[in-house]
Amino acid sequence: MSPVIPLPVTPADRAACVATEVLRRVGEKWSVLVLALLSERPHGFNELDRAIGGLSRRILTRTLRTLESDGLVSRRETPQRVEYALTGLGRSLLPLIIAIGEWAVEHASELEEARRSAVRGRT
Amino acid sequence: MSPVIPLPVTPADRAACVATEVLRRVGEKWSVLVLALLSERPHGFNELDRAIGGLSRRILTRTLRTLESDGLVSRRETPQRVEYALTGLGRSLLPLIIAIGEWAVEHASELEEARRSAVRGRT
DNA sequence: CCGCATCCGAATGGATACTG
DNA sequence: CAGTATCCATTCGGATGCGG
Repeated sequence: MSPVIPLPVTPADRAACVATEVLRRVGEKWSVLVLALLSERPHGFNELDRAIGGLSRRILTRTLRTLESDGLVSRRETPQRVEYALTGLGRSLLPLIIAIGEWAVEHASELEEARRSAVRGRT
Repeated sequence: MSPVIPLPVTPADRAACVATEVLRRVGEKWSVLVLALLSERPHGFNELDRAIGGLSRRILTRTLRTLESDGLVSRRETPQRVEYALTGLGRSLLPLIIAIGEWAVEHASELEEARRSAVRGRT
């Protein structure tokens, strides 16, 4: 729900700003991991909790609520559990995120080198 | 520089976590816009400042420093100005970000509708 | 099993003023 | 021109404990 960027400079820049909105949301710490898990199959709440491990239930709740309100994840309440699943929208976004993950893996060495020279300090 | 996520669950999930690292960085509020501007042509500092407008120079500086230390942007100091430009790495990432922007534009109505039903409150 | 309430520390985003 | 320094507000990530 960030106010986001106020500047439609050129068409390309406008697209960039829109991208930022999405990036900032799925960039929340656990969003992508949850999306990845749900892309395999629907999960219950505690099931996700266990699969991830190392985050408090509060955070998981918030993450799921956010994803749900963005329409990327659906929440279905059944008598014995609550089932979370990817929506069609979420499923359509995932490949783009995976692509970024693959890009990162592919360029891992360059990224790391850049970071190292940065740490050495710019002269 | 976030500590990021500690869990390589499955290969796909690992890719997801790596993606998160990238998303969190380019998800910083002005990163994508700066990248978009630099993709057109190199810019000087104040040139970027004017092109964007509405952000303090401090923020612009931080944004550029971060992008530089990630190897996405280069910084070249000349007698009369400092020139920022996209690196090859940055240029290779940009299309993936643009793709996300296009996805967002394409699904804008669905996104908005999801948000509206979320605001109405879940029953 | 699936949350919500409270409280906290850290990171982000930003305004303003000053500097080589 | 290209920043730095200081200071402040907000948001994010999280620990812990209670509740239907």
